[in-house]
Amino acid sequence: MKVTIDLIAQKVGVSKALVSLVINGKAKKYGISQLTCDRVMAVVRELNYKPNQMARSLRTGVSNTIGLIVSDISNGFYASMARQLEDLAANSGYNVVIGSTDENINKELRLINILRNRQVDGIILSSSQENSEELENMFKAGFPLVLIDRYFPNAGIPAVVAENSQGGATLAQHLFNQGFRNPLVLNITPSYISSVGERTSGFQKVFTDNSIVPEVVQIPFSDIYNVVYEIFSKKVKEKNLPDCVFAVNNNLATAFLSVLSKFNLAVPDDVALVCFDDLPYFSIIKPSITVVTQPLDVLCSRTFSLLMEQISNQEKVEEHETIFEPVTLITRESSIKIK
Amino acid sequence: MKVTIDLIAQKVGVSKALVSLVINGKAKKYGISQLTCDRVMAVVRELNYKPNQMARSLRTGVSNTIGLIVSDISNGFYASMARQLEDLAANSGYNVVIGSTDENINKELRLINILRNRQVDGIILSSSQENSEELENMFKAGFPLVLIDRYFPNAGIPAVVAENSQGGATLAQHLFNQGFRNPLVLNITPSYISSVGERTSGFQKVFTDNSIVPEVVQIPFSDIYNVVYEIFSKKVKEKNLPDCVFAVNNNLATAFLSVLSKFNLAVPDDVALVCFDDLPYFSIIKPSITVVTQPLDVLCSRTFSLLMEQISNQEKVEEHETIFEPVTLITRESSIKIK
DNA sequence: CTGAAAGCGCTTACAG
DNA sequence: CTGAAAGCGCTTACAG
Repeated sequence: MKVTIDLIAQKVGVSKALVSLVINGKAKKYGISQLTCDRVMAVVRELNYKPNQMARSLRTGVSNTIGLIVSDISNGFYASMARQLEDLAANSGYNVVIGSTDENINKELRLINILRNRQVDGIILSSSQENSEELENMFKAGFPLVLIDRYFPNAGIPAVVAENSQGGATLAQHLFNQGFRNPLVLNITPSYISSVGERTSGFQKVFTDNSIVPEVVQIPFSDIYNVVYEIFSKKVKEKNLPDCVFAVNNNLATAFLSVLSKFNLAVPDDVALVCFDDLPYFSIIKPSITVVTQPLDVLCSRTFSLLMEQISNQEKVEEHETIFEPVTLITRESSIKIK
Repeated sequence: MKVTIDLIAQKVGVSKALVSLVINGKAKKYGISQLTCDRVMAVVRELNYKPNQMARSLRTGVSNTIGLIVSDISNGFYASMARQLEDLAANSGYNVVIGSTDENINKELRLINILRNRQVDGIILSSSQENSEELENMFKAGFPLVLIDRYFPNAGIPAVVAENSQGGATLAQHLFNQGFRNPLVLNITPSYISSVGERTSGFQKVFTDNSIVPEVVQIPFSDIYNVVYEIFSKKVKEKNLPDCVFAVNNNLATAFLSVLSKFNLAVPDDVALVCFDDLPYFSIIKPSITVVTQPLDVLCSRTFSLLMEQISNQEKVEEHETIFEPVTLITRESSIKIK
């Protein structure tokens, strides 16, 4: 019933080694006659033979599969990332298996282990680790690994990230220029994550350089809406509203807008808003939302190239510097000061 | 360097069969002494041994991996689906590898082939096929397969979908009750896809039963915004606007809102809007958007159960009826008629 | 209680 | 030009 290379060989009346050679396009190299090739391929087609990749992988030590581990694949940003990486991978004959960590360090470590046991050829990781030790060991031991979106300074692990700090600073400068003086930063927990951490610190620096210390609140990854609600509930009661808000990611901005409408507060009149990363609806709604965007396509293609490099050059594992990709400010209505 | 079962066996001084038994928790069953177990496990931990899943799979014929194939994993609906299925799979010890088809029939067939060659234990598929023949053959040949979101009537392939027709009808009835009489349906191409097809026909029926024939326009999957723009550009010029629009999915609704704002038209005053599937921002914006939602968690858990059933009962492949899950109307501001 | 052997389906030197 | 053999790292009857 099952059609294997043995069956093909038997039907054609040759050895399975020969069949393997023909199937893998090595006929020329081994000087196999065209006639033999044709006879083999005829039967291959007739029986619709497809080599068992598992067996092939076991033998060759290459699975043509890569792993993608992010905090949450249902998050639009990571979903788009997954799609782009999937396409890049497909073009190179790779499949991608995904995993979500929910920013949980142990879940991440477990996922890495599982994927390695499954013999993925490499991993693209948006890490939630605080400490990069385990990852460094992995990388130094020669396992192909590229970090995306989040990196570890001086860890020597190849990483491709946006200029998050610059992005935060750009947004801060924009708000400052507009005349806002009482900013609130909605940051995400855990705060050691490089991307959001740098967005926040880049933002803070611009204001502190102007003698203003922005308030920063930490919002747990898992309960964004409720915590933002609590915060504003308190601020409304105390009549202590900021004049502008920096949401370090999409989810935070969406939650903020939702909370604000609950309190019948308007953007930007009551509180202005800027956000990191664009979303389709940000340009549709009134007011449209000012954002800084990162070039996801560039991030993904750079990342994938770095991974492929490692996979094909198993021998020389080099230290890598982190690659920073520039971001872009898109000024919209949500951050324009009413005169 | 590489730590295999052979190395463990050697270090402990037993056979690799014994190590395998211990590792797979069959020590009791084979009456292996506790002492031996402890000695084995000690070395396993010491060397951080992880069984090579590829080898295990080749031997057992089970990969503990499932495939998920959808039109586009970056689409929020499918991204959420992927996440829920990932979690369900993880709980049962499965990994999921993803693939996007872009509604391309050949891409879908190719992906199925690739995943099967990789020995996935089963596939969850949101199909773009017009004809179910290939899929039926696969399923009847005993390959575990469950359709999600889209099904083929009378194909006998297990499928879990929303009550799309009912959803379209609910939305139509709501609009009719509000007094709208000139509806436009924004449908997606290819139109043979069951989900959007049934949403449209369910919608149409309610109006035609009331002697109104809704206009239906087909929007190609790949170029939603531009085509919607063209359509409304023409309608505005001809002063031939509908009084309400039914967007059969999220992307269409977002594109519609975007186009409308370009023409300075307001919802619902100029044109009302209802949409299939909710999005976080739909409840935030002014006006908020009326939708019908499907219970994605139920869809996913039902689907996953059906797949597991097939995987564990390889022998008896039964015909299956399609499971329809009820939908819910959420009335918001975008469909309320101004008196 | 434990070990030797076969075999999952491939690929790759090696020999002729 | 082609075949026999070894082996990738496991698991599972089978034998003792």
